Amino acid sequence: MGKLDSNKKKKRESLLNTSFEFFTTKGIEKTSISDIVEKAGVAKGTFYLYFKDKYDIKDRLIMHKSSQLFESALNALEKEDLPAIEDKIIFMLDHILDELAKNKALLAFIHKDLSWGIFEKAIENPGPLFEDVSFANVLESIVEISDKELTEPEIMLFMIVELAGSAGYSAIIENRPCSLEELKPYLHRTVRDIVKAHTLRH
Amino acid sequence: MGKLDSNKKKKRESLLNTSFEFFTTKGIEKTSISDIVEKAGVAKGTFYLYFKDKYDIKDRLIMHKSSQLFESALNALEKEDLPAIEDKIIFMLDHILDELAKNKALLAFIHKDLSWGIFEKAIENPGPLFEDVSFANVLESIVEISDKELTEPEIMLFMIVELAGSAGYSAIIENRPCSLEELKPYLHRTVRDIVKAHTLRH
Amino acid sequence: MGKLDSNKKKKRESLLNTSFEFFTTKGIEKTSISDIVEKAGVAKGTFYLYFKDKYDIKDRLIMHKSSQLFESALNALEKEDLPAIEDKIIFMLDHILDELAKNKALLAFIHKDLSWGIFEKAIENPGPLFEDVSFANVLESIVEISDKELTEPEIMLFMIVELAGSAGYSAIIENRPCSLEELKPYLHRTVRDIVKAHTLRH
Amino acid sequence: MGKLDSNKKKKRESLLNTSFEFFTTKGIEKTSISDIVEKAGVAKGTFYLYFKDKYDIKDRLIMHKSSQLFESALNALEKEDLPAIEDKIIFMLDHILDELAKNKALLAFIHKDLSWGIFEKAIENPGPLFEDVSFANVLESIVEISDKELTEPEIMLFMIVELAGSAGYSAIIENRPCSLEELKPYLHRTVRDIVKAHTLRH
DNA sequence: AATGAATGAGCTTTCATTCAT
DNA sequence: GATGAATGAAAGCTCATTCAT
Repeated sequence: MGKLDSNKKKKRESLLNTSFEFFTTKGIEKTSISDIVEKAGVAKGTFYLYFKDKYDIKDRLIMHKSSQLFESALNALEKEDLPAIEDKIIFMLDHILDELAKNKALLAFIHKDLSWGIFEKAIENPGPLFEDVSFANVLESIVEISDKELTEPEIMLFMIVELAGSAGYSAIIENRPCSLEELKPYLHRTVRDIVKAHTLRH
Repeated sequence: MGKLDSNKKKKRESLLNTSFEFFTTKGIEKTSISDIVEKAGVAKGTFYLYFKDKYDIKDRLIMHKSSQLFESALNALEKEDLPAIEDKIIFMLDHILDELAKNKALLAFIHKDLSWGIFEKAIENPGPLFEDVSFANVLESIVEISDKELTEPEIMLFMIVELAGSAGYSAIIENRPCSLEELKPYLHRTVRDIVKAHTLRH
Repeated sequence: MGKLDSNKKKKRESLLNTSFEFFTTKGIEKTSISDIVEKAGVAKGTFYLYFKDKYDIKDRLIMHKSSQLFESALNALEKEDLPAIEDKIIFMLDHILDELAKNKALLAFIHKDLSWGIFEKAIENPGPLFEDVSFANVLESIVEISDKELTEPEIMLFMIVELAGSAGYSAIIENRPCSLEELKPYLHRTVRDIVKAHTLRH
Repeated sequence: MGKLDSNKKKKRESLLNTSFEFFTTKGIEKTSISDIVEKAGVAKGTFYLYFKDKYDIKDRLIMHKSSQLFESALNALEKEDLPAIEDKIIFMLDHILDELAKNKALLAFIHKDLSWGIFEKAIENPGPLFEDVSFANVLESIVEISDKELTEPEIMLFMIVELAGSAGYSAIIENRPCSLEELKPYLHRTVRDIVKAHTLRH
């Protein structure tokens, strides 16, 4: 890689990092391009060499950060020895929620878009926008690791993701109706119920 | 009520209605005070006599519209003869989701704030901001109508609200991962499981 | 007229005058809204209360200045005793060209649009954009003052306007191929020929 | 010519052609250097190796395209057998106007500068700016082909060019006050009158 | 109480030009 | 000669907010 290329990558990353910082602290609407480029130490025009607009950078960040979360959870799962699918899911769930509890700004940022939609969008629309994302793999992996035959595994996962995302957000950000740790047992129980409802008798 | 007072109320309501129309069609960020006052037929300065800013009006609208949904569902429930608490909740759930499916703009508008948080905020913070809201009553009513003794009814309701709000939004707005009607059976099953998990043995 | 109304009119006129000054000295493309408002002594937003954009103000100025020229020529004509239509037209022609020779900046400004098109546009499109323009009257007057029956008076006037506008511009602004005074006899001769060609035998 | 030189010429011509295409479709002001170099397939910096700026390229294009028109008309004239100067001029006039009617974008582009000025500029200022232009020849040719002795042939041609250019533009582009074909007889008649007025008695 | 003209900071975006490679 | 990433001034325009009437 030439000096120029590495410089380009540095600029791009500087813009991404700076944007993320502002988006998670001030919010996207209140963050201006001026804010970003000033802090990133590049000229205004440079921003437009790399990104279409604020929302372009937002989309890329959300995809990037979300896929990181799932991949990290999958990686951690591999080191565990959990045979049952419900235990695997609960492990990943806890892993992701713990990550988010440690990084509330990230949670606030991705929450509105961290839902089932993001899976499907990423699967339907692979390509330049989501070049660094392997959601398709993530979904596939989850189905693959199952030790049981499942009916409608997609709807099952969908419900778990929506419940956990939404309830987790409230617990972590607002401590409502209780802390994350107090909530977990109830979440786990519900996840088990959902998986059970989708398991075929053998 | 004098003629003047009624005139004032008219102006206020005109501003609220016009704002709601713009918020649900253009979105809050893209709606300007100018848009609102022009359509509402009042002067710009007048806006500031009634509301602090755009977000003030937004908060009032969300509370108002949400409480309407729950009250309407409770009213409908009274006409039914459903003894079991889980059937009552499922009835209300369907009633609200059906309403939202008929009014997607409303769903898009309240979605991000229609969660457990809104209940608690309304309960903790009665007073001028939410003068027309009776969420406290709504919550109380739901607990009261139970035919069983429940452990942690708040957490139970919380999980149902988060799951249904989040999953319902995806199904209604994006048809993901399936239509609302296709999703309902799975939601119902999960609601029953959640209620069961919170029911004390007799 | 209230103090406020008179203030509004003053602002509007200040913007028109300042724009005209910049347009005729720097050209339209090189004149920015910032230039205009700064010199006019109003805030940037104020510009947009009165005009849509730079080109809105340009159109109004061209119509206004052009109609002034024709009206002034017609007024001067009334004080003369010229029976023949060709003499009347030549008188107006000279009057307008002399005005423009005295005000080259004005000529440079209106030249590209001072052609037959402006007559027709003004006639077809009366109303708010051209509220202060009476081109319809001007055209009517020219036809009315004829002492002869004319075939295709519109085409006749069209050719005179195009020839005189185009040739006059070159002579006045660039002194090419000769001075205006040297050109006049040739123009007059051609105008007479054109009128003759459009006169029916009696 | 070496391979390198030919490569240079190719780049230059690619820039000229691309500019012309954009100028005639988007207009000069709305065409950016970026547009040009991107379509022409050269780097931005390269533009400045060949041309000073946008307006440099514009001037060259107008001269080039205008002289092409006149040369093509002269060539066509040579194949005709028209003894009288007025017939020759009318033939050329129609030839040029027909060309422009077929290529309105070209007309719109050169119109504002296609006037007497261009002749004189080209004659006064031969050299690098107009290296490919032979306007001096064109003018000379027109005078030479006359079968009569003319007074002030320059002013005569000047008036014809200005009238035809201005009136033709309006007829072709705006169909005002009539179509080109309807206008032609009147133009012809006026050209004959102008030539007659400049013809010495024999 | 109600108005709406005026403000001006601030926004996004463009683009001619430079210069290290 | 050729490149194209980087620049940053400057453009057009919006809009929440104020305040004299």
